[in-house]
Amino acid sequence: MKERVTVIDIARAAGVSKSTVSLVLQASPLVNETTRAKVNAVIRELGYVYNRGAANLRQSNAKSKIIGVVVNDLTNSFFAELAVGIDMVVQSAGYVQFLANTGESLDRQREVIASMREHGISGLILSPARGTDAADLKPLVASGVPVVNVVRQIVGAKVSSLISDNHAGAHAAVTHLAGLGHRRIAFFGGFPDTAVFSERLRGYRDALVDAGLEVSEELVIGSAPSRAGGVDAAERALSLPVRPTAALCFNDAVAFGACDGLRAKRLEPGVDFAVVGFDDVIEAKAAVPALTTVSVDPQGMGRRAAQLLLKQINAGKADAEAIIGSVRLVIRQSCGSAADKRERLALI
Amino acid sequence: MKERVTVIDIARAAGVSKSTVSLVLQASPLVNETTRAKVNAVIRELGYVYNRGAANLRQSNAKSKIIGVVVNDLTNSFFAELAVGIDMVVQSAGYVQFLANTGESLDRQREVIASMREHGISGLILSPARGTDAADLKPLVASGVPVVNVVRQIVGAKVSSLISDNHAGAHAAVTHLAGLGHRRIAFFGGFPDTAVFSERLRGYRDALVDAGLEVSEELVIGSAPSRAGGVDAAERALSLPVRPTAALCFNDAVAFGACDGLRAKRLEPGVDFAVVGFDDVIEAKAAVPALTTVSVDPQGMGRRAAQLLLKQINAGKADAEAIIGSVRLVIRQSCGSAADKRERLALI
DNA sequence: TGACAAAATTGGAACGTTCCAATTATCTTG
DNA sequence: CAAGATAATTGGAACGTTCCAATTTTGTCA
Repeated sequence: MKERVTVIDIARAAGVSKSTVSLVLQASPLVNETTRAKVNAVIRELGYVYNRGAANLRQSNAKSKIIGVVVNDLTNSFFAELAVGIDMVVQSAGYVQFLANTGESLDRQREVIASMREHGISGLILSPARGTDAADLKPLVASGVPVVNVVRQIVGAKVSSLISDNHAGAHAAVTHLAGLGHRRIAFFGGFPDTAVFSERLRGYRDALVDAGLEVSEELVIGSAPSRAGGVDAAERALSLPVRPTAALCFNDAVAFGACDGLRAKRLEPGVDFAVVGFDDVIEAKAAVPALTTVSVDPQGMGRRAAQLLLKQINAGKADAEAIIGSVRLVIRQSCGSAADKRERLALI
Repeated sequence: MKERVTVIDIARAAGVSKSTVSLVLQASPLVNETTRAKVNAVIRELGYVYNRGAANLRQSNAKSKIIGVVVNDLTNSFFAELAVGIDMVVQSAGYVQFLANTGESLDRQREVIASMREHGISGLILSPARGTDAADLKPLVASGVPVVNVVRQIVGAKVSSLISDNHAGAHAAVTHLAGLGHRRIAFFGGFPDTAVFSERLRGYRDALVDAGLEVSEELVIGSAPSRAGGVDAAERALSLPVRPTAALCFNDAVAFGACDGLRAKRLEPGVDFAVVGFDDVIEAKAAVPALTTVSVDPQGMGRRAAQLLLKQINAGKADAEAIIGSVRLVIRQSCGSAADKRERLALI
């Protein structure tokens, strides 16, 4: 119903030409201070709203200042924090974030990416849904839009990626557990058809071998990568003929669930059973017992991904760059650390 | 670097006019089936990407098919789920979501809303940052953009709102606890300067009065509305001269933290101390003990908010509508329900 | 088959901005 | 103060689409 206020209206009211108004809008040094002040005053007075659509229709080269972010499960706080990290750097670079959730649906992912393309995003950060194929990104990269792939590897895609070092993280965690004297160490949770799962599992197995421990298939207990899945995995582990005494969990959600499951069977996590998570979500530190976990710092990862993307946007050229995010084991209470053990022994 | 493919290129290649191509794009019934097929084939062949910017420059009336969603803390899974709920209905209506996080910063909120305005959103769903004033929304609503305010009330703003019935929820929870025989019931967590806090607190107090219990200031233990805050509140509560035996928590995150804090002091939530949450986030059901909580169904709330917004967008007119979302107490294990009590007595 | 209706197609103007080349105003300086 | 240099401003074209009115094609029926 309201008439749109345009640069022309501003120009008329300020007694200048639309070109001058345009220059003021882009903070050009070409315009006289007095004029700039007057124009800005009128802009405020008339309640002018800049029309980015029209603007980047004209400047087909410099794109739209929108960054697309597509994640596969916003409900998982890992991704929420990732998004927050991205948002931080993207915002301060004057871009705006376009966040969509696919919920692991490939169809939804296709729709969402297509829609973002229509809106002329200047770059995309994607945490792909399970089963995403390199071909799904083909048209996007072909049209020269920089893409940064995070969290899950997409084989064969010619885009930059930022994947955390899942193998090293799992290896470090299991080595630590072995060092604490555990002999039967389980792996809890995760869907077997993702690259993340197989890399963490590979790290787990390699560490067992390196520590001279037996690798047993029955100790690999898959489940949904959620809290409920963790409860389930713990229950199944405890009903095994020979129980494990420790577990590396696919992620922190599974680890929390595992703690719940242990308690349901009257076992205290960190005392009767060692639990190690993966991700280091924000609650890991505050939980009781505080969760020992492989820290991938989701916010930091988001920030790095965003920086990588911005670098590519500014460079103009998009040579794919594969970064392996380093990872570190944060030792807290849930694994019954050496220090804790000594303490408990002293109490006897 | 890549040349953009436009309707004109399509028209030329298909041997029709650009107008016809445009009609095909909008699935108009005016165009002959044969022509439509040919044009569609060429579109696919040339890898054409629709330029929404140009499109809604022309059709200044029918807006841009973007819905803006602004939340104050994406890290809180309540809001992540809210966003997922919104996304569901928004997507299926052919809109695309534009999600931004303010992290409780008013400046960030202003920036984000301004940016969305420039991009020509056709509607906004806002969970306002603390301290948001009605004036902050003034220009937006003045320009005729429908706004739905969720979760937190903004006094004086002439926009539709969808707020859950915090008073009734808190009242029901406390009444339930009183019915289980608790006499000293605490209130854990939350910042005192939000409307949500004061409404839940009011519900808590009214229920105490209705149950003939004493209202004591020392039992209201504020803290950050996070898991860490819950740990903190529980610790403080347990160091009181006369301990409470139950607590209504500001939200589920606080409730989980409270459980952690209780365990740290060797008290078992649901057995030695009753804990009730608020929100019913997805993990509440899976936790051990399963959390008794006031369900506000964040996804459902998101869906309702989105429907309300779409209704307003379609109607064209924006008469503000205030909806109070109903709420129900979901009784699980963390409050040591009557059923559980009987069971435990039978075991003796 | 001629005449009229219905269906399908079309060229040009318009949306709000930026860019370019051109113009006008202002400043310097011998 | 003339004249060249610099600073500031400007009109018009262009971006890719949709809408409108007009035109062409096809179909119908006496």
